[in-house]
Amino acid sequence: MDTHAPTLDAETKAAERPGDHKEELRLWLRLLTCTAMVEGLVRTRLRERFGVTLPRFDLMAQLDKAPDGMTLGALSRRMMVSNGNVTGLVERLAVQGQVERLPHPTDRRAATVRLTPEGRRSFAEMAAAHEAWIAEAFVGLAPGDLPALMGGLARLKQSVSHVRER
Amino acid sequence: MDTHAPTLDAETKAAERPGDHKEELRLWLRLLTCTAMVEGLVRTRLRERFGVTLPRFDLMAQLDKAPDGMTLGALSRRMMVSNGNVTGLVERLAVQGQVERLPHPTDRRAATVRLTPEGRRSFAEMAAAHEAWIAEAFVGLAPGDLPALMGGLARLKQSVSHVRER
DNA sequence: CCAAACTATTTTAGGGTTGAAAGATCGGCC
DNA sequence: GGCCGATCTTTCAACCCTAAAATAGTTTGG
Repeated sequence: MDTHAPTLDAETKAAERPGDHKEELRLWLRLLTCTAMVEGLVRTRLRERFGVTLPRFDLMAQLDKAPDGMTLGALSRRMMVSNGNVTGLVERLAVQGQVERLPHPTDRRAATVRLTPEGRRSFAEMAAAHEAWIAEAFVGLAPGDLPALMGGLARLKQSVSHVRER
Repeated sequence: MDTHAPTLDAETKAAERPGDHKEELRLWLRLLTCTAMVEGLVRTRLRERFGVTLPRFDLMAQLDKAPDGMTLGALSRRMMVSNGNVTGLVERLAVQGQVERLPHPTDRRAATVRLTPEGRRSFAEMAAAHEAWIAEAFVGLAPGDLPALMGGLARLKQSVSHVRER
């Protein structure tokens, strides 16, 4: 770009410089920043107002969608965390009486875990507040942003999953 | 809102049902999923190919942008993690010879930390691979997605920051 | 000058998280 | 029946992370 006259248009495509992916990198960093900010907000408020940690809330959110409970392995996969992590989380939540472990009806290796009535009640309360916090955090989006982000992120999710499964 | 005939257009705005913010919630969950997937990919590859953890890579990335080094406090703010966290990360990276701590020239409370030549060299290697991984993960985006996501996330970042600073 | 307020860092206690290895069970196949 | 590979869970060591308290140094207003 020094030897010949540089093109003056503000073309942002990187196709001309193979191996340059600064734009993708910038997008990734921005994605990371947004997630960290929202996550920090939610983590702080969950602790201050409900005395609960974000991972425990996340686990309860999964169980809330499965009234009959689910196995530890299923929890692990849906939360995208390791098996051992789930073991510990369930243990601590069980001590607090928020969840209970039951022997799996047919598979003696597995255990199903589900919310206790108390767990269901307290999750409902937290979930309502959580939804309001997210709405508050997202209130500054432009009108078309929500569907646009949904679409772009759907394609990103798809794209990343193709890489991971190789 | 319920008493008169409902509008039949597929308006997705939630303004009609006050208190309903399911769409924002869905967007947040999708954002979280995308971030977790990419982060997992990067974490795994950094470990497998370079034997380094993601937090250490992140810290080195910050230092790489500051040739003269920066204070622990500045690192903590830019990485959006706690002070104590940075103390430990720097300690471990220093043991490996990737970073070095120097007394701050004017403020005896503070310490500046910077990459060693070895740290700079190994970061450069990792950063090149990292950029390629991100490009690979983002390759399935549609043509207009990149700028659209950049814009939407910029507004989201702005929006969240207004909430947090209250 | 100096005390109070503030800033930079470390320490501590309590979780959260991973990857790998080990134990237990299941299921199919011979 | 009995073996073998796959699956479910736990355990373990090492690391990451936070919030809060403690330590040390700086700044500011009187």
